[in-house]
Amino acid sequence: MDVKLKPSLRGESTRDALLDAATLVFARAGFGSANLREIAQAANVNPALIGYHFRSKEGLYLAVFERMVSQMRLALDPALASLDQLLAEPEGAGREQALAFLLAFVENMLTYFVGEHPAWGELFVREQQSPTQAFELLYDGVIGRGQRALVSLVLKLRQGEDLDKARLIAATIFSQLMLVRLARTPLMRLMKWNAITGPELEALKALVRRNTTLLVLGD
Amino acid sequence: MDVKLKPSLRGESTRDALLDAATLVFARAGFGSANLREIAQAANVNPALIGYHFRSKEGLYLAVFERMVSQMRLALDPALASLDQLLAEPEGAGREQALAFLLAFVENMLTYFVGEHPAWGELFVREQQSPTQAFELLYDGVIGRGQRALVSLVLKLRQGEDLDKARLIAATIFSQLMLVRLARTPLMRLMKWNAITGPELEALKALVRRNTTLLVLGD
DNA sequence: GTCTATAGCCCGATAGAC
DNA sequence: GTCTATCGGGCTATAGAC
Repeated sequence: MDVKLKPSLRGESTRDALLDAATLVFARAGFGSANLREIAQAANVNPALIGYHFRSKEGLYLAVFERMVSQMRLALDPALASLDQLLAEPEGAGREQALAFLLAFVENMLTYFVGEHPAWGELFVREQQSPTQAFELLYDGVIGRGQRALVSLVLKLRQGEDLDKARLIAATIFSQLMLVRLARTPLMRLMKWNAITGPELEALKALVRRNTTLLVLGD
Repeated sequence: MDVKLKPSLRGESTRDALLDAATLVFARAGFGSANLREIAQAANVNPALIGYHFRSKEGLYLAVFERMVSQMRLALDPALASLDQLLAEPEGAGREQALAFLLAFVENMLTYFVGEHPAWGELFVREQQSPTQAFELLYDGVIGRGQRALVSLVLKLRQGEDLDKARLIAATIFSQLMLVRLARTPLMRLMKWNAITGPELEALKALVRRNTTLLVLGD
C-alpha cells in the first residue's frame, strides 16, 4: 500500500536541483554555450539523469522557463488584479493612484530582477534578444501581460493619447528596467561602482522613479 | 621586381571576406555558438585559412571588433571634435546648440545601429551584456568616449547638476538606444510591426527625441 | 531513479602538399 | 596563400546494469 504513495520524492529533489543549477548556467552562458555536465555537477547529480527527467537539453531549458514563469506570475498576477480594479474607475478619477501604481510597479520590477532574481533577469533579457521556443512561454506568461498593464496605465494618465504613442512610451519605460541587466559593465564603469547592491540599487530606483514620471507625464 | 610589390592582394580580399562573414555570424550566434566552418562557407573561403590569417577563433573575433571600432570612430571622432568646440563656450552660452547637438547625436546613433549597421549593433550589445576581451577595445574606442560626451552635454544643459545624477541621466539616454536591439521582438509584437525599416525607424527617432528632451531637461 | 560506459557527432586546430 | 585531410577533444544522448 505504500508503493507509489510518494512516487517521486527522490526524483522531485533531483529535478529541482537540476532546475536550480540549470537556471544559473543558462543565465550565464546562454543555451548554446551551456554545458550539461557542468549543470549536473553543480546540482550534484549524475549527468544521465538530465535525459531521464527532461529528455534533452532543450527540454531542460524549457522546464527552466516554465518554472520561472509560474513563479513570476505569483508576484505579477496579484498586481494585475489590483490594477484592474484601479482601471475600472471612471475616466477622470484615480489618476494619482495610477501614477503611484506605475511607480511602484517599475520599482518592484527593478528590485525583483536586479536584487532578488538576477539569473531570471538574465534569462529574461536573453530571450528577448535572441528568442527561442521559450520566448512564447515568457511572452504569454509575463511579457505580454506586463506590456498591456503598462499601456493601460499610460493611457489612464494621458487621456485620449494616440494608442501607438502610448505603446512607445510604455516600451521606453520598460526598457529602462533592463538598463542594469544589459549595460551592467559600462554603467558600473561610468558610475565607478564595484557592485550593484543596496546603495546602488537605491540610486537606480530613484532614477527610474524620476524618469518614469517624466516620460509618462511629459509633453 | 614585381615580387612582393603587392604582397597580399589576394590575402587581403580573403581576409576581408572572412571579417565580413564573421561579423554577421558572431552577431547572430555570439562567440561561443558561432561556427568557423559556417563563417568560412559564407565567405567562400577554405576553413583552414582562418587559422592562417587570424591564428584562432578568438583572433578572428578580436579582429572583427578592431575593424568595427576603427570604422565607428570614423563617424564618431568628427562629432566629438565639434562637441569640444561647443563645450569650450562660456558656461551659460550655447545651451540651445547643446540640446540640438544632443538630439542629433542620439538620432544618429539610432540610425547607425538600427538602419545602417544592425550587425554592429548586435555585437555592441552582446559585449556589454557579456564582456570578453573585446569589450576593452569597444570601451576605449567608442563606449567610453560616447559616455563622456553624453555626460558633458547633460552637464552643459543642467548647470551645477550633481555629477552622479548627470551620469545616470546620460546612462538612461544611452539605454534607450538599445531598446530596439535588445527588446526587438517584444517591441515589434506590441507595436504590431513586421519589420523595422523606414517608417518604424522614423517613429522611433521621434520617440527618442521626445524622451531625450524630457530626460535631460526635466525636474 | 540512478549509475557507468560509450556511441556518435561536431568543432577548432594544424600538418603537409601545392 | 591556399587546399585536403585528419587529429584530438568535448559535447549530447542513450544503452544497459543495478
